[in-house]
Amino acid sequence: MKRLQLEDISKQLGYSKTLISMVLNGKGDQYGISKKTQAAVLKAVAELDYTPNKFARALRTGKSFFVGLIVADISNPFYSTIAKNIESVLYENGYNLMVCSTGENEEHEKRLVEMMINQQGVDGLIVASTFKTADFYNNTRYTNTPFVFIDRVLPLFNANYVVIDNYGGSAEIVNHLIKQNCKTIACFSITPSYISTIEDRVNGYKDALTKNKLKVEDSLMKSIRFDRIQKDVEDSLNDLQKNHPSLDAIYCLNNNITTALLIALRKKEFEKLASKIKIACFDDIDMFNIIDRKIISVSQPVEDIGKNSSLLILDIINGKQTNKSNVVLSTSLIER
Amino acid sequence: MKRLQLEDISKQLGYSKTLISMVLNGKGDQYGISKKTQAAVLKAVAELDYTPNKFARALRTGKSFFVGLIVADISNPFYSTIAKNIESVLYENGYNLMVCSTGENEEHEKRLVEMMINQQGVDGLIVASTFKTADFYNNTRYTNTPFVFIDRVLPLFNANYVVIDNYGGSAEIVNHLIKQNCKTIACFSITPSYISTIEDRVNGYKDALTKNKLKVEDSLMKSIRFDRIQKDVEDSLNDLQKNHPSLDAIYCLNNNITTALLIALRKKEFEKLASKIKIACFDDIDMFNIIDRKIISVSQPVEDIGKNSSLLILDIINGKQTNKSNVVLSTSLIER
DNA sequence: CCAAAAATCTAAAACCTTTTAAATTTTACT
DNA sequence: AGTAAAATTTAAAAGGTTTTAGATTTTTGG
Repeated sequence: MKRLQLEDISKQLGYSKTLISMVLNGKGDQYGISKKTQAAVLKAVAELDYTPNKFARALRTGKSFFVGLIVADISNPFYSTIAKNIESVLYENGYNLMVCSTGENEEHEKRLVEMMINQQGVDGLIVASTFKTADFYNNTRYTNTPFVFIDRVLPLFNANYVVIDNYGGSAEIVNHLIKQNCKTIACFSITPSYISTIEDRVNGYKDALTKNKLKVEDSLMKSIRFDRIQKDVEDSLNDLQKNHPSLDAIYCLNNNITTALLIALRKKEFEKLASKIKIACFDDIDMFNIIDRKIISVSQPVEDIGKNSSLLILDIINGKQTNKSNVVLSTSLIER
Repeated sequence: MKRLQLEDISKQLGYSKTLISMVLNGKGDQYGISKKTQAAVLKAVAELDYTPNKFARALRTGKSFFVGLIVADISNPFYSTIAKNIESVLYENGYNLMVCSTGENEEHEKRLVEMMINQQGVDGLIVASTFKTADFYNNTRYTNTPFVFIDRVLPLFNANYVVIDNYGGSAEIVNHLIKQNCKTIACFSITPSYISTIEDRVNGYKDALTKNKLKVEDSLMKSIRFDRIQKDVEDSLNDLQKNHPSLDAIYCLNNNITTALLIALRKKEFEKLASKIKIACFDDIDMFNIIDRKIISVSQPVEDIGKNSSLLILDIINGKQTNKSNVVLSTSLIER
């Protein structure tokens, strides 16, 4: 069955393609098409179930009604929840979402950005960048493509951001631990740690200690390699057990580390340690409601990242937002 | 900066647009373009960093190089893992993925299918359908759009499927429970239960009992409403505690129910019950490795659903697969 | 060196919209 | 009724590729 096109409607109705196109694009009044004609056109189009060819339209207008989303890993619940919320906002506004994962690989991110803009012609791009610096985005020739960066901030790069208050949330949870009488609080961070979210959380931890007159000790700060999480966590525990008998809390900067920590603490060798420490985690996951151990956590407004960033990119695409916008969303502490 | 187009390359090189287009599409040999010329064209194009306008190409060829994926909820790890794997296969093959969620809403699914085909011009569609029957897909006018259905089977509908052996996996885990000397095994199912995956799991449960000469008792089969999981699980537990003192295992048909069950079992009122039953779950999630209780589970080859379905849809799109294909992936039992 | 065959290459049409510039019809006024 | 102005409507161009049908150039063989 051949697809209906403007010409078919035109013949059927006796109006020109031009007129029909105008009415369909809501420009009937603007071009002075009489109300009666407009109604007739809309009725016929609805009856015949005609929809304009997307490619012809995009070719002519240069607009694809697609927004790209680039994240490290779309199977990560954090990002897939963001994706879901972005998608639903876009859909309500007649746009569609195209998602790609970089696998935390800079080269891959580059290729994806170029591919999306060049070959797919997205109208805008939402990115949780893996880059350490903004060089690529500074030098890109796609300066007229709307960009919104989420989750991670690129240092010294003036752009549109929708991020979480990692520093504040981190400081808050550490403060809470201190109020609960914790004095020796270890911090399990992740390597590579140049990603802004991690940096900010580390700083929140340090500053909270300092403000509460506790010393920041390097030997309490453990860096866990992202591809050796379990091993590094256990090594760190061994070290802490030996050198910090007064240890009373471990603060993990993400949920993967926390998971590994929980697994490790079930081993016999850490039995004693396990019973005397509190565990805190930046990021709240469902599992914390099920396990026996009480985990203190910081919950991130994940949905809001999606909603805010998609609304922002639409505004930019439609020229409603011209200067750079910085949205910082607050976290909330979950005591258990 | 204006985008380069075929004409610019043509002028620059002194070859016609036709020739350049042919070479770029790998049809140089087919049309008898000399090797030397082909090399020159490719070199120039690479240097000038030209990429064809996607919309013009799509308009002319009718191919968008987009595949649509429709699932109930993209923020569900099960689906987002599938999405990730689909995406990476597609990307390797020059295609892109467009994802949408239906929220388990049939009307929404209809609209999304029509939108993707009609307005977005996807070349193929992968769907985990929410529909109870295949009526919509039987009557759709998009019969020439390649479709692959994943995860859920529509009854009596001859189509391309990539699904999991829900029946077999379910029977296997129940068999295992029986071998472990369980005699009174409750089954927590989910409502609405017309979704094929659930039906199949229920049947696997029943048949395993029967084959092992155990009676299938309705009072042991509890239906949990998907929007009241926690309450229904607890009500069911109360009922079982009262009427089935010999209860020694509970088999949950998905991980949400298991999670609710674990939460419930922490309550005082179920303390005794908790200590004497084994728990089994269809679907293996990370959490099971962390909690103290040993959960027996069936692990689904989630990645393979994504890989298989995307390879299949590419084959169909490219005419390499003409008759309907049914892929049934095996599960594996995880004893703990 | 010439005609025919083979090897290369290209002009123009087609894909289907949207938009510009202009044509046609209607209304208003003398 | 006749003209100017206003209200509607439309023809044609533009957007950038791929493909068809045909043109041009080169090679081959006598």
